[in-house]
Amino acid sequence: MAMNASMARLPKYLAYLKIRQKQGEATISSTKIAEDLHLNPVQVRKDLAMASHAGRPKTGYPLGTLIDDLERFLGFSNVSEAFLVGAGRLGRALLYYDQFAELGLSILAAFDTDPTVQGFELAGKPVFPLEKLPDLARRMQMRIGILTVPTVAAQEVAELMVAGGIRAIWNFTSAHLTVPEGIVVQNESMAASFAMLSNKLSALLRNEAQEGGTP
Amino acid sequence: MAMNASMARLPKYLAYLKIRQKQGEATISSTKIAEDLHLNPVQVRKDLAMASHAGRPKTGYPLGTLIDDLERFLGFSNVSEAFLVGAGRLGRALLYYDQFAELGLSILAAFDTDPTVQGFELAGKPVFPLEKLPDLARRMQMRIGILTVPTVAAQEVAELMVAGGIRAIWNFTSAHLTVPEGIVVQNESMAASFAMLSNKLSALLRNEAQEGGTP
DNA sequence: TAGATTGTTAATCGATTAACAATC
DNA sequence: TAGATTGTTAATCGATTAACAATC
Repeated sequence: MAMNASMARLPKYLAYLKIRQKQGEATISSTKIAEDLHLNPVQVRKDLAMASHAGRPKTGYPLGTLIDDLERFLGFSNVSEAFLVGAGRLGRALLYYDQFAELGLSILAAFDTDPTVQGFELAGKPVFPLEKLPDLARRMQMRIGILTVPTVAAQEVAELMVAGGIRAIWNFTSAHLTVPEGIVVQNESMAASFAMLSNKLSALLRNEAQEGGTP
Repeated sequence: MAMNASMARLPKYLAYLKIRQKQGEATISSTKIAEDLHLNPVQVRKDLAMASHAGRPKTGYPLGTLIDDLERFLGFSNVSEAFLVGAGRLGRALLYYDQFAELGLSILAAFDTDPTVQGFELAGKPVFPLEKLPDLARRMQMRIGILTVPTVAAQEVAELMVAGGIRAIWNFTSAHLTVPEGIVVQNESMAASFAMLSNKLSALLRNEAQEGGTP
């Protein structure tokens, strides 16, 4: 229950709690967290209860224990390894993105069809020809694939990933992927996100125009 | 009702419909769309009804009209202009991202504190010193700001955006932003997205291990 | 003990799905 | 007319919030 929505909020709590800890706090209450993160305190307690039972009435949550519990629950301790396919601008931005380490994600190698990057390193990670993907993925038992190729190539590359035994595809393209049962696809859709942003913005501006018109 | 969730799906329909049109189709049914996009046909009809009333019993939707209606509804026709702050790797990837044009988003300029990029152009767009942001945003009546700075600078820059009259912040950092009433924040949280991906993946692997154990 | 805070059970809210009448 | 398909009304499902008992 509330599983997926809660799951998405946990990293936000974790980042926030680490800041509080750095500021020298030893405990924190759900009320305080809710206030700072603009959430409902009951929701905070329910979310945290998924990962930790360290909360104590009257005192709140001990910060150290809570952080440990969250990290363990999110699987940050046992690093997940991934291959990235598509070493274009976005792919490179992700290869160099140093906050992935904090999330427990480690990109081991990149793949691309462009011969001018093959054999070189980006952010200290080797770039291989795309053909090598299925074989290498299988031999290294890779489970996560990050997809940053042009939209037209997305489906084809996704199939190579699946052929290599990859089970979870983090899709940064705007392509709609068709994959077999038992494969997880996580879409990072800029189009969807921007549609929501412009929708919220135009609702806001429309409201204001209206209110301005009726004094 | 179903407003936000539907809104996020519309760009996906639009991309799909354009492909069907290119393939020479003239009409399409909600059943077919649902099948190809792995959705419920009733949901497809309800989503499309937000933007268009071109559907006809027996024949389905005329592709041309439906695409036009969706584009108009999503506001793709009247381009939204934006400023981008933080011309690092991610910022540059977005500056060069050519699919934004299709979404109706046009980034007019970038801002950065690094003097070595100031005065130059990236993807044909000028890079200004950060100090110029509030004044330029106000004079150009900019409404959308794209935030791709390091996490520690995020709050500070968000405040500059607000000071410049920007009303919608597309936040690509992992910072939790505190903004006044009447400002829209759209978070593009990698951490949240990755947490959901690894959660789904480990549920999947756990399930399989279990099923494998009980033959 | 009194007060603050957690965690749970029940109520509400919003989104998805099922059933079906309308219509081309 | 018969059949396919839309769009709407009602039912279900899942997530959020309110009320409150448990407890430090």
